Amino acid sequence: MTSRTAKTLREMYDALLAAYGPQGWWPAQTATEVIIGAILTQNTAWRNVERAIENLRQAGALDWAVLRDLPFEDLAELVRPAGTFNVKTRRLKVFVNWLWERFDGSLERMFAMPLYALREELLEVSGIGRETADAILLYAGGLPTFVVDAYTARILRRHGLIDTEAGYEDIKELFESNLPADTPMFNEYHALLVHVGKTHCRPRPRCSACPLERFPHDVETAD
DNA sequence: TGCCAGGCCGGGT
DNA sequence: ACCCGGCATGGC
Repeated sequence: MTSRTAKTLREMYDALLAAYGPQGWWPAQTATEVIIGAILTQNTAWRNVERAIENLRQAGALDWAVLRDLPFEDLAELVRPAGTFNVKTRRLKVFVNWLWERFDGSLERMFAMPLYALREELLEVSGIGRETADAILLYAGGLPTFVVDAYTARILRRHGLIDTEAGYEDIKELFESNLPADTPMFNEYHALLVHVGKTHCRPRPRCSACPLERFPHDVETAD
């Protein structure tokens, strides 16, 4: 029953892991930091997120109660280096208020929910889209959901595993229906895709020699 | 110097 | 159901 796609996805994972080794994601020390980083990194270079996280750390604001009580303008100043700081400050505020209303401020209670029920609820929170929700579930909650991002889509498209119309849920389904629901592997796979996406599979110039070179790839189509 | 970065929302068709 | 402008900093 192992389809060709399943075999390819597994082999791509093996190739990436062999080339780069474990990535040790998410680059954060606590679940709280993961969630904050997941919101701050939306359409933003991680380097800029690190500055904002460092600001928050210095201010003692990597803490939900502190974040909840911090005035909007003060929080926005700390978030500034991450870009779109008014938007992100609002999203952090919306999330923390929801966390209190829904789970009395407890991440432990939140993550005690069944995976897909929690995913649906997270998607109702303004500012939490699919990728952010999945990153929170996987990297902060340790729940086996696959995270898709722009790198993932581009890599799979170039290697002919999805077509240009494939949306987020299509791509997520491709992984989840062809691989075991294994949290450590989902964790590592996404991190490896981001790494190869940053270092080789660039928008332009076209991807250069990389660990996935032996897999059939399209070097002409846009993006 | 413009393009890009680990998206998402809201309004308009 | 799509499509698109807005959000904004910092690196290359």
